[in-house]
Amino acid sequence: MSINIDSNYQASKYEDKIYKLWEDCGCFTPKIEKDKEPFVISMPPPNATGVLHLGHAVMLALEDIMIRYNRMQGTPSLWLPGTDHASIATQNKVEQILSKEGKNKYDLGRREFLKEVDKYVKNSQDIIRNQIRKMGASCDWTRERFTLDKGLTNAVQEVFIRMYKDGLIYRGDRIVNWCPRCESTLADDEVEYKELTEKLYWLKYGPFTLATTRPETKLGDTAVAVHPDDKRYKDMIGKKFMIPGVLGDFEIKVVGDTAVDPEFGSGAVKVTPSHSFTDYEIAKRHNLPFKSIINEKGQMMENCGKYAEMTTKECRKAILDDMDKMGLIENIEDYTHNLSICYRCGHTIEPLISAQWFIDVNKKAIKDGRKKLSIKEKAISVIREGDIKIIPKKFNKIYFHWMENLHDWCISRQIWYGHRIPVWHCKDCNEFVASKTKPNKKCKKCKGSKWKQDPDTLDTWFSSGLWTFSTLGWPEKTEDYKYFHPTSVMETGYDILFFWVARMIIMSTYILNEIPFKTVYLHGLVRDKNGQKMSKSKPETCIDPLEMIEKYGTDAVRLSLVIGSSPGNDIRLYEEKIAGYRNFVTKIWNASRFALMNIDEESLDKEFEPGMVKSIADKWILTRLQELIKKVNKDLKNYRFSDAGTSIYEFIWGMYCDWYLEISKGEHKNPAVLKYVLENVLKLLHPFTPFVTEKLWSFMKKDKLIINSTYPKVDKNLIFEDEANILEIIKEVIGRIRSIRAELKVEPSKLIHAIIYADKYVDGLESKRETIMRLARLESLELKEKGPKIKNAKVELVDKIEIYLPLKDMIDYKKEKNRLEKEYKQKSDYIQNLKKKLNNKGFIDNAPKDLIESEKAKLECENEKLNKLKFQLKELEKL
RNA sequence: GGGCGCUUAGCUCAGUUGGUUAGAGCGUCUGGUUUACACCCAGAAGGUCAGUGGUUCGACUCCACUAGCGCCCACCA
Repeated sequence: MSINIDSNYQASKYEDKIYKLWEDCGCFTPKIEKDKEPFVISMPPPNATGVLHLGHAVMLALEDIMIRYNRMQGTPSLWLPGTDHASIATQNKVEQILSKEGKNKYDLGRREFLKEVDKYVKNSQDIIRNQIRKMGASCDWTRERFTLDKGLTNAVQEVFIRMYKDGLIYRGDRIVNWCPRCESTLADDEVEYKELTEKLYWLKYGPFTLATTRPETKLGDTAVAVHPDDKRYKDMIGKKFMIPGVLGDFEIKVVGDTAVDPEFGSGAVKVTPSHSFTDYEIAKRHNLPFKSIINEKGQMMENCGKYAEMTTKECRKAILDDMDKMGLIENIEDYTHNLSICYRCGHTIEPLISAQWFIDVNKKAIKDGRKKLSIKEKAISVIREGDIKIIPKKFNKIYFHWMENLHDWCISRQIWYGHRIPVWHCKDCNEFVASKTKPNKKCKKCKGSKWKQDPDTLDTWFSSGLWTFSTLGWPEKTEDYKYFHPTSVMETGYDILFFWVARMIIMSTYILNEIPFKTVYLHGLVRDKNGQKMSKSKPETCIDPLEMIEKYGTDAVRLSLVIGSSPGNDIRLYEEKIAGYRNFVTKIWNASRFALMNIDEESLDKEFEPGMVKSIADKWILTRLQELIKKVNKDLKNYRFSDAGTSIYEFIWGMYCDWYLEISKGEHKNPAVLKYVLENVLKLLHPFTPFVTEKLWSFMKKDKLIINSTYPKVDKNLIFEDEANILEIIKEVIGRIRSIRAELKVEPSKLIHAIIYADKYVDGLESKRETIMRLARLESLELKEKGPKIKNAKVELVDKIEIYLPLKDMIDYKKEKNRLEKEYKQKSDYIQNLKKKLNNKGFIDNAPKDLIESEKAKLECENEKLNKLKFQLKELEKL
């Protein structure tokens, strides 16, 4: 057909238009077809804060591949997008913006502050939506959700109240991780650790000398702990001592506890039950008094005398001065340890005792046959029993370990932004009830009727734990929920396996008695070329996906993130890699351009049928295509996206372009096959590179979009093994001649003579005479079954085929002799190995039959080649 | 301290249940305006598969140990 297509595909020129076309046609929204099992992915909701980063890009690329593949198989496929309110992260972002204007959240008050957050979030969500579109994600926007939506909020309240009524949620005074900057609790796994070199202070402590990094906590000490078997202190266990301190003497008790390491420091530890997790546990075991001295702003409390209102840091300095004056400091040394910090703002964590809401992870609350399981036991069993499969498997162990060691989950946060805890406190007596709305009844205890809602909000992971079902309308029994849950695949980064994936499993199995998804696919972190984490603090290491999309096109960015990466392993990305896949996209573009130029209008409209297959080249490419279709389908079903992509890449570039299209340039054009292969290749590729394939599809004048077409299936009528093999031989022959030409430095423009004794392949080669002559650049070709050995010619062997190139003048005899001898040596070594193998009784007895046969065939073939080499060498000697 | 993983060509990585004369892309070298594509074409060089030992007829692949690198969990004051 006459065609007017640019010679370079300019992605940015088409992508937005194509996306709009898809979105407008409604194909992202699946139809509920009750006789078919749907394919469902809940998109991991990006935080409603910043911008799209490469982690999102990987997630979107992989999930879009799965969704498009399943959709093209006729499966109702739902990909539900949304955003997460990300309480602490978002609140911090807005606080930062306010602080630039010299304001803080208290200046605005809760209500006004939340209005600011909403404004910020709305804007941020718009940005994210557009970025998701830029990646080509074919998700169902009509079902988009936000964790703070009305429906999702209702789900959150419903779950809270049910868990509360089941006694799974309780309120208690417990030691918690407290971030004084965020002024909120954090869950155990929201604490990070940073290695830091500080000081270790050796203090005189009554009858003891002991080492501490936190001298300021001495004000909250109520005991000294030693190892129960430590001879040095054995006699002191159970006794009480008065300890001189900066605020006067105070009493401590000595306890024996195995948590103490006698090797560390002096073997004696001061115990501050209210501000250390270990000490809290020791105090619980020994019934020690608790004395809180640090408040929620990280300041010393009123009971700290002159130190009151100092921050812990200020207090440390002051108290050390005072201790020094009292002669209580014996020694100071450098000490490297891990400091706990907040994962959201990096501030030092202060453990302190506070009244918070917790989920009891050990209460036997789920019926499982006759037994009752705790939520963590249930969450372990669904993986162990294989109800949920994690890819790659290695994460099973990590998951089990984490789950087995899970402590009660602190779910209350002192953050303004989020789901308010649905609990109401009686203003008169502090009694409380769980309710979605303000209770209209009187307090059971004091008959008061004034209620105040709990000021705290819920951990953001509480709501995201419900994501797979809250987004489908639960607790209403909606059609969506009934049809689409459990979802099929949860695809996300391994870094949020605990934060999110584990929580979804807990929530879903408990609330619905149903798994949230059948398969978990975990991708790795995107790193730079040196394997470094890309961080905002080092902008030179950061690659901005949007900038790359602008420069190289979305399809290239997607390929660079998918090909060459495997589940659970980190992905190294660098610009050259993206450029490489851009080159591939251009290659596809040009291959299609060429094919289209050679397909007449009539052929374009005609349906393909096997009768249109003509030459052995046709049969070869069709055979390889069927193999490709088989492999790609298998790989995609097995989540081997990289393998599938690589196979398609190799087929298009290495087979279709380098050989089939090149052969087509001669006398062998077959528009029907050109079209058929192109069509199938575009379909195979579509999940990976949706934009360029859709654009090229449009040139083929189809009535349907490629996104709605059917994914290729193997057609057994189009497999022609014998002919395909002949073409492989022809490729080999051409390759050898080209190789000799290059080696002998025959000018590319010079045509040469060739004599080929092709044995049983003579007819096959004859049928491709024109191709061989053109691609090997021959001016004459003598093709026979057999013939006399030819002297003074360069000889090459392919299978049983002898190729003679009379290039006497160009042969460097010395070099040629070396080359032949080297090859002879190599060949005879190889033959020796084969013989050894075949003479080995163990091999003959144990190896599979077909392997033995193929090794025998190899030996025969190699022997024949060796003989021919011997002849060549002899001929050479004569000259 | 506990656990997990990685180590294959100069670089980035494939190599699915053990059977290939160990592959790709980038880079390098040689040569090219060949009816789409220089974001291209043709050809070439380059690896004792980290080391040692074991299992096996056969090990890049399985096991053990060693070395180097990385990650996760715990958190000892």
